[in-house]
Amino acid sequence: MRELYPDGVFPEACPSRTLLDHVMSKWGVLVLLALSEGEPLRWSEVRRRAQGVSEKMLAQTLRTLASDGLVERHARPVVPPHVEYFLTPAGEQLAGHLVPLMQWIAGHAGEVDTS
Amino acid sequence: MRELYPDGVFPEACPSRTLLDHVMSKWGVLVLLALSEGEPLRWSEVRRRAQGVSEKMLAQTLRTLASDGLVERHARPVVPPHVEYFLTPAGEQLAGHLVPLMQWIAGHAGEVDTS
DNA sequence: CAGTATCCCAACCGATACTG
DNA sequence: CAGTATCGGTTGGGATACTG
Repeated sequence: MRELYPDGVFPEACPSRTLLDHVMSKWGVLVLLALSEGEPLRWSEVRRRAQGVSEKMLAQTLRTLASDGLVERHARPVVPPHVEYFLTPAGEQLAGHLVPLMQWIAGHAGEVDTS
Repeated sequence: MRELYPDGVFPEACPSRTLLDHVMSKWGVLVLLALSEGEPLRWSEVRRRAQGVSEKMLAQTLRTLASDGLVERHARPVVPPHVEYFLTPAGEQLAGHLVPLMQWIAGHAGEVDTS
């Protein structure tokens, strides 16, 4: 992993920093995780799974992840509207790394020693 | 990975959410990554590697990660002060998951289609 | 060297109301 | 249903100055 540190880590103002911030953001991880099972989810279903997210932040997060090429939006022009979100191939690759990490965190929370 | 979604993801106000936020925070990931090579690093060295971090945020991040049991601080009582930080076994486990993720992100930044 | 203390601004973000 | 618009407060976080 030395390759990651030429002289620092993720140099400032580098595109990787931006992507890192999007993916690692409070709601970004939860949305990616929610979609990590492969099945497309509707807006309301994503919202239900990312417990606590506001409409505003959900919209913003989905737009950001979509423009990063990780999530895709598909709207069926019916009324009432039916919109689905799912991971792109890139998003699935990312989720492949993200899910084990989240599982570790879920498993180790509460075991912290607050010394 | 179904186990992660009993009815939602990382239920609100759950300890796992807190740990998640600490680990995934802007500077948390960079500090963990900086320490992921195993060798203890001095304050100034951590700061150099997590390019762009302010003294305030570095102190806060290190304290948080330490109280989460992921990072340990060791101060040698000499003058001038010599302090080292390194990952705990738990921190190393976590880094084992984090590093591949960061490598993927570093590798895929810039390939985004900003449609 | 390795921090702490203080000030202060900006952005994040939640709440609410409204719309196609 | 699936959003957008607007407002306002809380807090993240930078700059600077100071200390053991």
